[in-house]
Amino acid sequence: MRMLIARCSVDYAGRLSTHLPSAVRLLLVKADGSVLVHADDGGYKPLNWMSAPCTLAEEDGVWRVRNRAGETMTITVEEVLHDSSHHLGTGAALVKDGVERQLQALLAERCQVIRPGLRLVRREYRTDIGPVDLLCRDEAGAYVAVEIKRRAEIDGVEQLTRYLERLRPQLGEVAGVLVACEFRPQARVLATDRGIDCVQVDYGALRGVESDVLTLF
Amino acid sequence: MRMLIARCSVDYAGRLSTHLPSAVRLLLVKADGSVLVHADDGGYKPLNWMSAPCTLAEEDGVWRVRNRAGETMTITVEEVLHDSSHHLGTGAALVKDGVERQLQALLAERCQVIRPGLRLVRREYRTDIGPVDLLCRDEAGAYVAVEIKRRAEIDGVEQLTRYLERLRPQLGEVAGVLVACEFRPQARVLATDRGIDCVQVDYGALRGVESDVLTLF
DNA sequence: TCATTAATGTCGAAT
DNA sequence: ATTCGACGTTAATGA
Repeated sequence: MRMLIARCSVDYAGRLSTHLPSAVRLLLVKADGSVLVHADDGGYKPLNWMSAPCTLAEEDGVWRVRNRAGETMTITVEEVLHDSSHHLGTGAALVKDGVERQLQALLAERCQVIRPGLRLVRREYRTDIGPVDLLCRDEAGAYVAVEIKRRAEIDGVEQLTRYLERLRPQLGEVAGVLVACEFRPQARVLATDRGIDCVQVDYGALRGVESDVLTLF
Repeated sequence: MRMLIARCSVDYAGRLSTHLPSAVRLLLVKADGSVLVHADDGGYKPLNWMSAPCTLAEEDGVWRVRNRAGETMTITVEEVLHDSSHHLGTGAALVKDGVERQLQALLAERCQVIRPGLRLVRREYRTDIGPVDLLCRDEAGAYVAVEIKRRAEIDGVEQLTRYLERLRPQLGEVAGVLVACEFRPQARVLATDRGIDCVQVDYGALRGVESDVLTLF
């Protein structure tokens, strides 16, 4: 990891073109070759960057960074205020918990939470445009397609709508249920408009009721 | 801008929970208070971060970073290998060229590029669910709604479909055209399925033909 | 403040 | 290598 504090300007040419006027910035060169140009504010996104794999050629204070796609970032270094390198090594990876996948697994095991009497037919039920999260049947035997999101937005409604379009010719009448921890207003409106049921669930509670549900059902 | 190279572990609790095992990492504290934890590889995204506005409390080698939403990042610093601070000041902003907005401006002036004989009725034509990029009329006087994307994905097709649904009761028959520099296969398939025309354009060429088109038409 | 939409989105998994 | 969908998406913009 090389860290520079330097007065520099940056030009990027690739998917679009950008110009960053000269100012004092932080330049980071990571061990994998990636280069980041950071300002002293503005969140975690650099002003400019090039991700690995890429090549860096340094000549007369001009850094030319290029990737395989032919995108280039040119850094013109005018003044170096700090320059140091440190060996970091490779540490263990980040461990995450609580993503949509887990929500799907929890609901697959306990689809009664979505609607009483619901039974799972298949998780990740295939259609020609992608898998439906859960395909279930209700007490009367009618099919119910379930789309699961952490946050239900308009996209989720569209996605489920497309699945229903594909499933109905094959399976006959299929009801749609959108399940999420959080609903955007427009998503709820559009879903209701299309006869899709919205069910809000709580992730923490869902994990908590595990034992209860398994005892009850 | 404060830069630390330190052996540390990080725990984040917010929209999800993460744990980053102890290793040597780069810690950045920006002037606006945001904190970034970077590894020596892995693109521009930090392993963990907290964006401004947030507060940082440092005590006995434990950093507690918290934002308004109540999300927390706890950094346990075990060993400091480098610690320096630098004043960067505020430089001029990044200037971009080639984003969707500019594409829209170019196509508004030269909608013959989309389809010969097309005339612009209005840019950003309002509907109750948002503005259509371009509303045009063809040689026969029929309406054509144009949605512009740098990259056409399935979302763009859905977006244009919703606009057409709203426009048709008001304007009568309206054709749909999706214009983009790049098309994802699924977007093309879905668009075709719905009778929406796909037109690919080149941003560079579009700027280049400026004089030609203005002379010809 | 909330909701919507673009992004050099990035990232990972499946094909 | 491409395509697809999730993301602590982030970030900007308009109501």
